[in-house]
Amino acid sequence: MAPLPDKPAMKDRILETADRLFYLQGLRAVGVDTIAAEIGISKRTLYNHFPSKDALISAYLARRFVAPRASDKSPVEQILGTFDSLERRFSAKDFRGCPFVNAVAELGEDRSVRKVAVAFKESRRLWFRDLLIQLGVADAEALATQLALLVDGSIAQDLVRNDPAMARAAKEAAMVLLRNAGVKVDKTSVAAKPASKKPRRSSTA
Amino acid sequence: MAPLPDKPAMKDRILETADRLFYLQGLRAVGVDTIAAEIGISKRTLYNHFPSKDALISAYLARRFVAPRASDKSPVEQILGTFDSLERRFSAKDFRGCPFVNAVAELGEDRSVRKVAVAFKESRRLWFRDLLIQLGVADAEALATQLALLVDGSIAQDLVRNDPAMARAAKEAAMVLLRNAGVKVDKTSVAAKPASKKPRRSSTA
DNA sequence: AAATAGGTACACAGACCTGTGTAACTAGGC
DNA sequence: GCCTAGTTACACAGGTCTGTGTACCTATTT
Repeated sequence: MAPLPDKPAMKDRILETADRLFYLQGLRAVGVDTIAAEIGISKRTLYNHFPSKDALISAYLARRFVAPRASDKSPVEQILGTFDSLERRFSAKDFRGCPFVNAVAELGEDRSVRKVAVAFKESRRLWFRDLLIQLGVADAEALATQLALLVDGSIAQDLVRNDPAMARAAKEAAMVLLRNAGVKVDKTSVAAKPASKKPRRSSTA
Repeated sequence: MAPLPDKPAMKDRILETADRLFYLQGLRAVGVDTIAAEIGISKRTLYNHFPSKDALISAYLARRFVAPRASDKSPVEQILGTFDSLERRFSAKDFRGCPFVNAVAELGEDRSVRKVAVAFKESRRLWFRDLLIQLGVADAEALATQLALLVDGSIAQDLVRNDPAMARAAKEAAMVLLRNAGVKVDKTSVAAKPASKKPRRSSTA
């Protein structure tokens, strides 16, 4: 038996496992027994760290709430890079859509869940907006909303279709919207990967 | 057997009620007891019409699968009208996102659910594509995909934010994409409602 | 009137769920 | 050694869920 993990590690292990199962299978589909069994601990231990399943769900969503980080890349690269990141995530086997949208879809009228989901969506929109302001876009508010639509649209489409090309489609739409707003989008900003040149099937466009 | 017109009403009543509850509260959140009680019938009667809850869920999704209907309006009006319809639906109190996306989010790995969800998304994309072909758009495939992204993006955003303006944002993005593809989008095609009472801000760009 | 179809009432099996209670065990710190 | 904190095993309460079994009722048809 490996040495018992450090004290604060247990709570993290619970949260990490709950995160994975909740995200992959859904909130209602995963019981606390399942989570405990997956880690190999007793259900009692889980309840010693989280007072209820609701608290665990809240912690799961809080954990998923990672605000977009600052970067030294150009605003255009950051905006378009978002879609490249999406494409990479879509290609991962364990991608299952947006955890916040999924939680709202599953729990519906729950106030606190909706609140954190709105906060998350708004944080990304504001991130877009600030980058657009840096670019001197006139109506940065409206364009930021539209870019957010493309992000969530590609996520929903990929959730259903399992087609990472949805991210590229969104990226190309974003480029059109940016150019239309007077932003110069040159080829170097567009390149998703510098050197990798896989034999790509002629996907749409 | 004489075709009794009111006899088959029971199955429809069950399906209608199940539809409403499943959509508003989620598939796992609604039990067959709840559905039967809502109609005022016994659970036994429900199971006499549907062999299992899964069958009821399948019937629910099949019922939600309404292919876009043909219209004599111009293609541009039909495309942009989609977003006007969305805005109306977003404003309704009982709008809770796309039932197919929600079902996939909730049930996850279920094959048959995914299949019907993909079919639904693809039917809308093809509807867009055919309209774009009528408009002489060169890469109708790609643009149809992008329009579908805007639709699903606005649905996801409205599900979280409860903001019907997401539909207008999507519509304006769609107009930019259409113009970029060489489609002439004049003001008459744009008007959402015949008698515009609201003072309209000059559209961005 | 009798038969048939469909609905009702209601209990129940079996599974799963959240959350608790309790006694015993194990490790490190004093 | 001894104490404390965390963990474990396990039972269990109380609820919900799907699905079935059974006997009864009611209306229409023949």
